[in-house]
Amino acid sequence: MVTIYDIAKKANVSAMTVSRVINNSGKIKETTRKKVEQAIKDLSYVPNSAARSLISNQTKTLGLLLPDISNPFFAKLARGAEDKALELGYRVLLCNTDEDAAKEMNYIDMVLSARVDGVLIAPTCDQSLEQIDRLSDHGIPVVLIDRTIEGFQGDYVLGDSYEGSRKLMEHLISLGHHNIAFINGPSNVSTARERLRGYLETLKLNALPIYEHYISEIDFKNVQSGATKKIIEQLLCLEPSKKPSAIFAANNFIAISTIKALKELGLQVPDDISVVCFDEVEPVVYFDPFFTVASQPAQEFGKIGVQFLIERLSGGYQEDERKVVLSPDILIRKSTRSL
Amino acid sequence: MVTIYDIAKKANVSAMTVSRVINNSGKIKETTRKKVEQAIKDLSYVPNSAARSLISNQTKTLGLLLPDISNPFFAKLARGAEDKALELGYRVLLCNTDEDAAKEMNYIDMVLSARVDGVLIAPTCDQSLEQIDRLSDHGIPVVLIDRTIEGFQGDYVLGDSYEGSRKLMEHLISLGHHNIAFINGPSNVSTARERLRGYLETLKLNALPIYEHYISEIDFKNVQSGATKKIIEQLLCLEPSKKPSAIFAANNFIAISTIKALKELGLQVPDDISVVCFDEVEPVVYFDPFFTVASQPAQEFGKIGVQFLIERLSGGYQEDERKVVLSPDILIRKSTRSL
DNA sequence: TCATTTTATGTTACCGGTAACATTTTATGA
DNA sequence: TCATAAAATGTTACCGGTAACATAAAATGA
Repeated sequence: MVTIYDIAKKANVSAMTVSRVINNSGKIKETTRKKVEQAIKDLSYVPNSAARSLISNQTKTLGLLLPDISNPFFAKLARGAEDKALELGYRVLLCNTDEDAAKEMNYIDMVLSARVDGVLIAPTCDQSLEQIDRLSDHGIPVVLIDRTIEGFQGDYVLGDSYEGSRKLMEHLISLGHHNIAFINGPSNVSTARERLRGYLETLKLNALPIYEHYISEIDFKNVQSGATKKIIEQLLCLEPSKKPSAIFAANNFIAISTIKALKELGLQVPDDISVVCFDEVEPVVYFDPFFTVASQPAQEFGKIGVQFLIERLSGGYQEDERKVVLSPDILIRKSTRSL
Repeated sequence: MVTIYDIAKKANVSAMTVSRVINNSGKIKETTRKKVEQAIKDLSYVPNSAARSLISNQTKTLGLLLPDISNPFFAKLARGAEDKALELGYRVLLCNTDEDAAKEMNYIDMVLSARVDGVLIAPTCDQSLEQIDRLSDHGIPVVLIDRTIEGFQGDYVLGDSYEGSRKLMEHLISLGHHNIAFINGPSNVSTARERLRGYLETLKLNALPIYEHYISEIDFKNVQSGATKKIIEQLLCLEPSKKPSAIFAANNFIAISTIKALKELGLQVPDDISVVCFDEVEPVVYFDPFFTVASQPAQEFGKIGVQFLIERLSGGYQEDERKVVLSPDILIRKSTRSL
């Protein structure tokens, strides 16, 4: 591999002069600069980031930890993050945690070892705090995206799950639905708690009863293995007057598996049952907007997250924590109908 | 930041001994190992990859260059790649080229500077060869995914675009469609050429005429800006007997914009016109399989690609180039109908 | 018991850059 | 013309690890 010394030799100058040319620092005679630049071109030299990192103590690299890049919501988020990182001269290391705390822990080790300058993370659960603290202990700034954690100190960018939940519920109630089941994500994730809060509060505000058996929890892996069907079956077993006329799915993946299960059980959406959820179901939405959703600006999460992160790590922002909570858009489409 | 010297001092040994404990190399007395491990834990030391890279001349990092992570096809591919990389102890740097040769070039500089051990790339076009050669010149192995390039020397993993195209066309023809329009991607991408070849050949084999005005090209950016509509409008302007009864969209994004345009023009799929395409339209397919597609194993592309790449860079495989061409699955669903 | 292995640990130099300081060259002005 | 400032370039040491070699400590055996 070509080093700065090879260039120096070829251009008949010292390595330091080459370094100055590359970094445009110090005073360099025009003829020398030309010579050096020619040598760089001739030998197609590219500086070694590792060597630079060792001195500068920064890698110009960010860690991006999210559950699963093949979930369009997180893919959009990642895209926003990568775009902003590129714009600001940073690289992105991609990590899929699969909502798995153990995987997450290993990735934290990895990014620590990689000496990333900062970490953008959608934590798997509240227990992630311990791992995040390890990052902070090492002086690595962390920005949370999509989810927060109780006791976390620092910036975050999330959607307003409570508000979205409130509005989706109000929409269903306004359509005449009183028996609304709620299939939530794991309650050790902040979004799930907030969505539940919105669900319960809206029922209360509308003087509607809360049925415990309407509320269920399902995690990422069980959604993937099709366990949603069991939950739906149980809901459909209820006595006719208690049978839900609508289902509030806490996210797009749950919604998809819900629709699939309903279909397998011979039920049509929205004719037999209405369904709402969080997050767009991309890219269908572009040609056949079907789901009534609380749409979140995923790409913005990523962009703002990286912006905050880099402001922190470059010392450009030292003030209080910035907690950004973006409102979701409620998009009423074809998965809900009036009773 | 805690270094190996801090550990050495704390444990009252030399830095070398600490290094040996960490890497499990050489002979270490059990009591010494314990002491060192305790110190590592106490100071929560994590080795600095940059320093290691400098000596070992490897970064355990791969570059992943693809058009756009928010395209579910590439997201799946990325997921497969990242999974395999993790399994084999490698990290992944994510790069979105947006089918833009200039962006691609900058990323090549970036991965060169980052001294990645290898690069997995879905090149933007045939002209990418020059950039890829720069990587090879620096001794960095490259594996192509999804697309190949004329004159490229090395491994690749792609789908069989020709075969998929042949089968989609045969399907349409078997349904009685003779007037089939083809909206292709840019012809400087190998997949587009192969799909066109399949299109033309199938018509020929079935003794059907080839109409030049049935064939059009559209690039990524124009698809996003909605330019598909103009193409569709022109197709619908043709005299009744020449009006296409089916459209072959070269990829899922083109298919989506096609359906959208058709809808805006008041046409129903498949009642008024049939549509087929390459690649699944995720995640709709899980609950409402609509598109008749040539489905490609994107995740496998990523996995095999990384596997090949790491075999190359670790010197485990030195034989001839491996050209893997995976057959697509033809899945007949609801976007096509018999005439 | 003491030379000889074997085992355990330490020293030095280097990977490829750059900060800090040193030195040489050129320009400036009295 | 020559002291002096300014400009251009060079030297040295270090960032945090580890390979290669050196040495000390413990184990072995005749």
